[in-house]
Amino acid sequence: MPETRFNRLEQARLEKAEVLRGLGQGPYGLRFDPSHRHAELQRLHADLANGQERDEQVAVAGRVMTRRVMGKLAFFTLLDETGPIQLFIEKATLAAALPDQPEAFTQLTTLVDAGDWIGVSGSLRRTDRGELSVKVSAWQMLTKALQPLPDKWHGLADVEKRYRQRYLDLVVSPGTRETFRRRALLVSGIRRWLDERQFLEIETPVLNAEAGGADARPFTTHHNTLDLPLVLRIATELHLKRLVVGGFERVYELGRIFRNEGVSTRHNPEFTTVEIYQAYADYTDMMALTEELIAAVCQQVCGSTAIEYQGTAIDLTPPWRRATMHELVEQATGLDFNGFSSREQAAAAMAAAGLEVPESADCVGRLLNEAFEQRVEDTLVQPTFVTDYPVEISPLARAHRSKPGLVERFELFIVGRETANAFSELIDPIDQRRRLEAQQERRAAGDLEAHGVDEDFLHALEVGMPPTGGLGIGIDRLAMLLTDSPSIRDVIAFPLLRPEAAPPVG
RNA sequence: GGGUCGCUAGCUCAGCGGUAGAGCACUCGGCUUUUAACCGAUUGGUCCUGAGUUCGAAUCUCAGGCGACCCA
Repeated sequence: MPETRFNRLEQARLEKAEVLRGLGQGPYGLRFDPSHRHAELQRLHADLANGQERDEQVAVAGRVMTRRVMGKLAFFTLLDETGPIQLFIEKATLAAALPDQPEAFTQLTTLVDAGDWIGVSGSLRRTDRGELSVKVSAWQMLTKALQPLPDKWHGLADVEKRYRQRYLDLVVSPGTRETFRRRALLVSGIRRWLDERQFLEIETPVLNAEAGGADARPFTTHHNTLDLPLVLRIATELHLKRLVVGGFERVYELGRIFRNEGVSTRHNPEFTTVEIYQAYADYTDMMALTEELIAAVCQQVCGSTAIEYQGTAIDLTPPWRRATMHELVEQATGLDFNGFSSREQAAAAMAAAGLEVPESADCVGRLLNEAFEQRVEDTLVQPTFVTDYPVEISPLARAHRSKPGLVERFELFIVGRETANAFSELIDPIDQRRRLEAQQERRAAGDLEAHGVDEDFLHALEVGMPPTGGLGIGIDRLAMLLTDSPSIRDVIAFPLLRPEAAPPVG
């Protein structure tokens, strides 16, 4: 390995690592038993007055974030998962505690850099300035870092670097740590809420012969031994419904799905959803479930159901607004889509109202959806259930019990973003076959997002699926909302980015 | 896919046609109550890549790379 691989900063750290090795101090420790973390120490010793000491031995470990050495006294801050703890490092204290290591103070202050992991033990002291500190009487190197930390004051401002080197972002950005902590609480909160209500989480395949359950282009891959082309799932819907056919009355799956589509502040090619199916329920039941579930986890994660997102107050306290797609479009555009009997009529009215009329919207229902996306979607800032969708864009939803041409479906919008989607599930195998065949025709005509016909799924419906309510929630978008993050990349630890440099040829 | 902006030291940034700069970090010296510690000294560069214009390019032009934001 050529020496030139390391720059002078890394080289200096390597030299320190060698000195530490010679002293029997790692530089890569085996184990350490911290007695407390930052949060516990702060809680347990909140009563310790400024300038006072408490003769209780503690051991803490973490990454050295800052160093302030002044002659025979030094202050380090050590960061553990819960926060920073100050180390009060006194030459005299170390010398008294370690009579056989007269150089301990010098070694600690010259061989330990910002970025290193160390473990220390000592007693407690709150400094004159009020900072709870561990008065160090022994220390050990746990890991020598070869890379310097980013600027301690400005942190990592380069967004690209924050995404590519998330580990560094996490080290220096408390807000990033908090975001992923909240995301974890969100995910575990959803699971707990569902588990408490007797929903079973059952895992379904990621690799499938056919993509189904959503309008999206899949990633394609290949199984070598079976010589089989496969696609990654774009939804978990069709398998979860098979489980309902099999007799599981309440099932869900919280997991990753994959859509081979663009990347934006709201889209990542792999993202996380939870799909929930409840037998004997319909879409109104799923609306109630959605409200309760999201309000509950919001309360757990944020401590309130009234939150702020990018400067806008959002109130997730149930009940939420409910409105039909037709009503909302009429309010926004003045166009009553109930009155249109042909695509031409609707298209002309839309054009007259200044809306775009894309070629691909080949029926009244799709035009209605266009009008909704163009004029309504962005305006739905407070949580809103948009109900009663056109059948043409809802191939897996049950026909509405009283409104011809519509289905029993809702989508939940919050801050203008689709956050959940739910139906009274279509359980009639004959109707379902007709719908999927219509999709198949669209696909044959070039619509790469149209569904295919999944014969086994149809067979399952023929075996008989009870009336069922189904719901899908986008976890990433919910995480954005609950962490006040403007981009989906902020709530995905390692978002997809192009490789920094072109891969080597060959 | 289109537009705008960005890419300079480990980090944060300035420089915008005439010797490559600052703060922090690093290294060395000093310092027992700091918390962006302080004081002094030193060190550190593929100015994203390539081509062009020019006596001279980090700077201007073109092409490319990566990213951010907006639009579709």
